[in-house]
Amino acid sequence: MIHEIKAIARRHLETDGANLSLRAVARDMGMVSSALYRYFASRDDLLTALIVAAYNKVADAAVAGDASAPRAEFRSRWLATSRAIRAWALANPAEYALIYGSPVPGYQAPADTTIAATRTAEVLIGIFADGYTAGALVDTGDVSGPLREDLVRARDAIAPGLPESILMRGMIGWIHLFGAISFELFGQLNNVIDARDDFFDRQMHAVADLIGL
Amino acid sequence: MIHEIKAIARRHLETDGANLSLRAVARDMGMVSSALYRYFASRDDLLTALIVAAYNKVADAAVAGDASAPRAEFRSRWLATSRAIRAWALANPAEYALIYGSPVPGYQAPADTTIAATRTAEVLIGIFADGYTAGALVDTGDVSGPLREDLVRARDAIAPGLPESILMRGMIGWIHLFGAISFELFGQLNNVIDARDDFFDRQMHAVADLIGL
DNA sequence: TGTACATCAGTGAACGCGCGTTCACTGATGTAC
DNA sequence: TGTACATCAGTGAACGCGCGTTCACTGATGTAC
Repeated sequence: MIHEIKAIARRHLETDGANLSLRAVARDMGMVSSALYRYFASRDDLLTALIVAAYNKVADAAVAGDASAPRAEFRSRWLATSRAIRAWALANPAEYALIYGSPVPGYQAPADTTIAATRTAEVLIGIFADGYTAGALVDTGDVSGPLREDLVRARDAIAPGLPESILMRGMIGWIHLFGAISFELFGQLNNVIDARDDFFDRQMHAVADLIGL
Repeated sequence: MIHEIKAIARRHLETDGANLSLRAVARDMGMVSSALYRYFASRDDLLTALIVAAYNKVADAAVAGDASAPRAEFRSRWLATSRAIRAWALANPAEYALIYGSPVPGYQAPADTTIAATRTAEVLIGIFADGYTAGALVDTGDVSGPLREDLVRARDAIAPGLPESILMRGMIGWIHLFGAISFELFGQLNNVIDARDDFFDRQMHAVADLIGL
């Protein structure tokens, strides 16, 4: 039942964006709106459930993508993972926008969402960490100051032993991936680029070059 | 008067995102809601005006940033322009989200907005075009197929004579810039990176390396 | 096997609210003679 | 200089709508003896 509500709510996200209406969802379920309160304490609770589910689904896609490439071929893993994330985003644009688009007005994300959010980053960082362990990625040691402290903190939490310079490059990759998908999904390529798969692949290759994969 | 309405509407964007309410704007102006119809034919019209204004403001920021660096120092121009765009975005997060965030549900952008949208891209492409003319950027000639056709079409409209391979790299830069700002503004760096100016600068340097500036 | 009771999913009415848009109007300001 | 008229910014009521949330309730299902 909770599953069905979420499924219908997801369908509403497609058209209404984050202006999700409890009453509309209830209507589509053939129920009265107050019935939903048996399953979710409030509209924000439903939103939170959708957000956590979306984070987990994109992370699952990332994991599956990564797993589809040979362990020791780091560039292939990066390409496969980024393609899998993009494919998920294209198939579920509203859910992608919900988690990576503009913040929902008036909605304050509870802590559970941020936990789910890190899973995808962990997959990507895992690729770089493996690449470093195998000697394919080299520590350029060129990060210092307060930024280094930020990176050390993040590194200790997610990938102990990974040099900060590699984490920095990894984040650049992750940010570009996110940027490329958002740019495409939010309409900035409309009437400009039609060969989007190719366009995306070239970007991911360029980023792999930049990272040194 | 139109100016004042837009100013107040902008303030509402900060808190309500794209759920902009005509009545709320009218209230803040000390007017009755129907009075706004003397100035804007509908809520969507007001949104369009805000979007066009935002595109023009970010483009103005880009132009000013570019102009602040010596003409022949292409990396400096890239850095100055990207910093100026980011600074504008941080100062006007709601307007940035309006144009580069998730699409507004139910709003269909009219053609005037896309014209204003290209101005910023033109500034960036201008830097790369100048770099090519000066011999600092080299044509790697490695784009083919349908993607090449897309790039040719875009190039002919915006920067005649620029090789497609350089336009491709320029778009990668533009997309990374957009991604870095969105990532920061939409909260993905929260609790991870605090030294954000430094973080941003390093990214823009890395992208400049990638482009070959 | 049959009765009494508890559980609990879903109902329906109501609350107070905000929204975009329309329409006939008022009343001040400016213009023409 | 004074009157008649047009312009037009802003009013106020009304339209029909949707929203989140509450609350007392019904009625079917399952459980215990």
